[in-house]
Formats: sequence, structure tokens, C-alpha cells
Amino acid sequence: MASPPTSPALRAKYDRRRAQLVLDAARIFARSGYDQTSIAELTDELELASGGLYHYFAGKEALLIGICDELLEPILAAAREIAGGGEPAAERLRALVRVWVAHVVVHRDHMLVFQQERHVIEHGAQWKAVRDSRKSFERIVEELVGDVVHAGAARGDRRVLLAALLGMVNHTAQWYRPSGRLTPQQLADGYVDLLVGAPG
Amino acid sequence: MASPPTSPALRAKYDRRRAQLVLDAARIFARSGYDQTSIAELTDELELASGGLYHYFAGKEALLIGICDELLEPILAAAREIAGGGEPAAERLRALVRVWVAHVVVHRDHMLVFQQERHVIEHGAQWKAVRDSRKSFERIVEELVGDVVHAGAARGDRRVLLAALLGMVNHTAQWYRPSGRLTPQQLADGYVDLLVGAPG
DNA sequence: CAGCGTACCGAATGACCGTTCGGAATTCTG
DNA sequence: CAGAATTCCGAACGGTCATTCGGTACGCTG
Repeated sequence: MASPPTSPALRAKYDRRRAQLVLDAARIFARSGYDQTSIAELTDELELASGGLYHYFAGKEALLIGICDELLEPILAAAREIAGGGEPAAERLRALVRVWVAHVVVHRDHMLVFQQERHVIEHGAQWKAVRDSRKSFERIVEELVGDVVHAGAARGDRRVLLAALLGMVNHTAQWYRPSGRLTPQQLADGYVDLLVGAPG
Repeated sequence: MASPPTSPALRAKYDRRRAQLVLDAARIFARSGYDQTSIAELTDELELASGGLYHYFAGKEALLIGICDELLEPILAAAREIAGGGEPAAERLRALVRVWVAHVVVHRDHMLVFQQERHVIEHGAQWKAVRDSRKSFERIVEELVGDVVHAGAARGDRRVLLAALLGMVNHTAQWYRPSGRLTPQQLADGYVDLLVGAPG
């Protein structure tokens, strides 16, 4: 991999190009699989020669790390902000699930790749940062669910509620299509209503 | 791949050996990834020379098909039986989720491999049978959820309920460990209680 | 405009991988 | 026990893959 440009203007352009490549790669990997997609196929679709890719990434795995970073970092920051607010726990939970579901819907490709390559992420040495981000996010959700339970607003065991919530939202990437009739917010509210008690 | 033995006694032994290999392969693939695991690594752990594997399987992909079959066929049969019973819809749903969660817990490795290789299964030509099984199962769940909604026992939109249920149960494979404090049945009941209305 | 950093190219390379196959060893069968 | 079927071996093969690197063209900077 070449070093990024030194001048700030060129550096910004380099970063933008790099981020776009990550975005496109996520789409391709989500459709065809990370391992099953060769560098040749990938660069064909990216309209880049195989060597050109290595101008931006140290290797194929660096692309994967880029995809995970684009996925995890924004939602982790949003979650910290929302969970730390002063509103009642049930309201914070609803707000978090709303932005979370919206994030999953927008980053569907990233999610699919992330889930596909779960075992690499869980075991590889250079994946610690990604694992930590994921764990931090889940801990925020866990605490928030605990708060809701403690406030008496929840409908079940906190471990079950947490597992159910993580499952519902993560699974959304597998089936949700923006062309459907449910908006992300309706979906998020539907999920939260299952957890916190509301009229059937 | 060699033909299976003709004599019934030997055929049974052959089938048992084959099933055991599928089981062990599921564990190895779940841990290390289907694509990232070479035949050499796989056969090392199976304590079988690389050539020996091809006595039982036409190729690496046949192993994957075996894993999916072991996963889908029993639960599909059970689902048909339960969903077709005469009990009230909510009871049938609870019964189904109980055996489903138990099945997921026992076949955790199969589930992880199945989810990992989602895109292969969704797109490959020789995967139609597996896709159909999966689709059949989900349709049974979908109809049963619809029945529960129709009976007035459910707590939300039927599309949301279906997505939530599929998400919760499938996601269980990602985190559940038999050494934990929740039994599969407690977990299943917890999931169902979220959907059908019960005291908070 | 000079020259230099940046962006990209694409053939070459070496490693690895799934599969094959001839044969050895073992187990069944009559 | 003889012959046949079965089970397994493991080196060899052809193909594919990620990565490298010397080189070219472009565009920014001074």
C-alpha cells in the first residue's frame, strides 16, 4: 500500500476515494461473498485494475476492516450519545432502536458482510478493535435494557429481552427492503413495543 | 465419490460414518469458516486423509449440503406436524418455538455455517432444495403467526411479529451456550411471551 | 512550465487449494 | 479361507488466487 498523500487537499480526495471503494466493495461482497469474490472480479466491478486496489488497501482483509469500521463506528457514537441522555429509560431505548434500525437498513450490505465473516472477526488477531466496538455497543444496549427492566417497564427477563432485541434488529438486514411497506421507524417501534409493553 | 455399499448392513454403517463426518465438519466449519478451512485442515481434524473424504462426498460443497440437510429436514418435519395440529394458535406457536429453539441450540454449529454461507445458498443452482426447505419452514411460521394475530392473541403487526420471531430464534445460535443459566425452554417461552401478550 | 508526488496499470510470481487416481489395507461374504 | 467389496491413503496435477513491482500518465505545486 502506498502512503496517503501529504497535502491536506489531496489527502481529503484520497480518503473520499477510499471510502467509496469500501462502500462499493461492501455491496459486491454482500452479494457474492467475501471469500468467493476474487480480487479480479472485485476490481472488475470497481472499474479499477487489480494493482490499483493496493494503492488504497494493504490487502483484501483491509477492505473488510474498512467495511466493519464504516458499520460500527457511527452507530457506536450515536448509541453512546442516546444512552447517556437524561430521558426515561424506555424513551432512550426507543430512540436508540430507531437510529439503530435506520442504520442497519442503510448499511444492509455492511451488515451482511459483517455477519458472514463473523468467525474471522471473532478469532483474528488484527480484529480486536472491531470486536471491541461490537462489544461496546452491545454493552450499551444491555445496560439500557437493564434500566428499562429496573424501571418496571419491561416485559420479561433482561437476558431474554437483550437477546431478543439484538436478534430482531440484526436479523433485519437479512430481509428488509426499502421498497417494502414498513418504514424503518415503524419497524423499530414495533420491535420496542414488543419489549416494553403496549396495547396489542 | 464411490458408490455406497449395496448390502444393507454395510450401507447402514456407511450412512452412519457419513453422518458423523457431516457433524464433525459442521463443528470445524463453524469455528474456522467454510471457505477458510482447506481440505487439508479439515481432514487433519477429521483424522482422515484428504482422499478418504471423497469416498463419502462428491466434493467440499456436498459436505455443506449435508450440513444444511441435517439442519433443515428434521425441524421442517416437526413444524409441519405441530402447525397442523388442532390446538389453539397460540399454543401451537409456543410448541413450535420450543422445539425450534431446542433444535437451534443442539445444531448451533449447523446454524452458524448455514448463516455464514447464506449467499451461496441463496444464489447457487444446486441449492434449490435447501432454499425450498428454508422457505417452507418460514411459511409455516408465517401462517402460524397469522393465525395467532387472527385469534386476537398477538401484540403487533404480523409482519413485524414474524420478522421479530425469525430474528430472535435464528440469532440464538450466535450467543447461546448450554452452560448458561437459561434452558432452551425458558428461552423459547420468553420469546413467545413477547409476541402473544403476558404479564410484564 | 518544470519536476514531482500521486494514481493507476497489468503481467509476472509463488503459494495454495480442491480433486483425482492407482493402489494398499481392511473387512465382509460365501 | 479365498475372493470380492469396501475403506482409506497420499503424492501428483491443473487451476486459481492474492499480492508485487516496474513502469506510465496525470495533475498539483511552486
